Order: sequence, then C-alpha cells, then structure tokens
Amino acid sequence: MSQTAQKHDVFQAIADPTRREVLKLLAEKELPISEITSHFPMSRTAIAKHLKVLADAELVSGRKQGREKVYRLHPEPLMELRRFYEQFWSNKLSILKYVVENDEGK
Amino acid sequence: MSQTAQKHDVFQAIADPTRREVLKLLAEKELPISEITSHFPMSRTAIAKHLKVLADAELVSGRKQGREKVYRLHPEPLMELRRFYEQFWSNKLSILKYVVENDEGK
DNA sequence: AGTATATAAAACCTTTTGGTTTCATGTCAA
DNA sequence: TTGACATGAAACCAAAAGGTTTTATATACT
Repeated sequence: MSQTAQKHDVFQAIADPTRREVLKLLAEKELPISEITSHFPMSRTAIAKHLKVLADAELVSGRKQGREKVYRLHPEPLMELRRFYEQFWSNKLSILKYVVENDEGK
Repeated sequence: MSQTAQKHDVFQAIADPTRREVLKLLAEKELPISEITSHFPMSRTAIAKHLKVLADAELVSGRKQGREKVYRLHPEPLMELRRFYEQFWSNKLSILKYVVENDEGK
C-alpha cells in the first residue's frame, strides 16, 4: 500500500467554503482550534473535523502546545491546483498579462 | 434573488475526479454525452449528472445537435482557482520564473 | 410506419458530508 | 486539589453526493 495513502486530496479539501476560510486564517499566522472556531458560526467539534480533512490533504498540521493544539498552514499541496488549471489555461502569455496587470498600481 | 444563483461553484465542481477527467476530455474537443461516457466505467446517466454539475459551475455548456447533446468546455471559471491559491502562493516572481522555465525549449 | 439511437426525467439506494450533543481526558492556575 | 479550559472521541442525525434502474420522449434511418 502507498505510503501517502491520503483519505482526502487537495481538491476535496478546498471544496468546502469553511475550509477555504480556515486556510485563509492560517495564512496569517498559526492558531489554536478554539481561536479558529471563534471566526465561524459553528461548533468547535465541527471545526476540528474540518481541520482533520485539511490535515489529511496535508494542507495543515497541528502540534499540541500545552492544553491547546496549534495549527499551521502548509500551502505546498495547493501547487496541484495550478498544475490542474494550467492544463486548460496553458496560455503562458495570459499568465504574464495577469501578473503585469496585477502589479501596476501596487 | 441573484441572477447568478449557482447551485454549484467551481471548487465543488472539480472536487470529483471523474469531473476533472471530463474537463480534460472536453479540453481536446467538444463531445456528445455518449462519447464522454465511453471513457468511464459508469452509466451514461451518471455522466449526465456530472455534466449537470459542471454546467451549474459554468464550466461546460451543452447544445442539442440532432439527437445528441454536445458539450463544450468553458475554462474561464477556473480562474478562480488561481485567484485562490495566489492568496497563499502570492509570490509573483515564482509565477514569472515558472513561465520562463516552461517557455524555454519550446 | 417501425426500429434503433441519444437523451431526459424520475424513483430509488447507499455512502459521505457536515453538523450536533454528550462524555471523557489532559492541562493550567489558584 | 479543585475548577476552568481546550481538546478528543463517540454516537447520532439530516441532507447531499454519487451511483443505479426504469420509463418516456425526440430524432434518425430504412
């Protein structure tokens, strides 16, 4: 059996809007579960499950620190998103154009 | 109610591996449902449902042509994927670098 | 007209998803 | 050591997802 037997992949992990929001939160800085929960209208248990899915996809990892569990982001697997859409928007020039557009006025 | 009341968004649409494969198929050329189905180990009905989800996300559209319904790809909504991961891998230079790397030797 | 083809629509089924509540456990602080 | 706090784990639940089969309808062919 594969060593990287993931129950959830990146595509599935980001399918849920709550999980996408969690990722954005963790992009700022690492956070304990309860603090993450405070940003959402649902229970801590629900958020913990979402974090499990994200961890399955290796998008986050948690370390226990005292009585709380602190989660941090690992954006690397998101690369797969780029590889995916570049199969469709492979036009390299359009990417350059986008970069330039979004850098002017910055 | 919103004019763009989508039941499914892009993130949800690409969460399923079958649907991702369907998109790849349609990237080559437009195809009727039965032909798409021939690439998968499931019923035509199942594929038709997947196509419905993709159409909800405005990633494909189908036009009836004679007795068959021909589907074509619309990659535009995939842009949202890029906007998403760039929140995390926002490093514009890495994109430029990638473009350059993939243009040399072409 | 009659048959074969391509799809549509509906009913049904099982598993997964996304949430809840409840109870147990470990840790910090007084 | 006694609470209060943070999490973990389990049982439970409704709705959505991803399939199937069956029945109907439209189009094409001969």
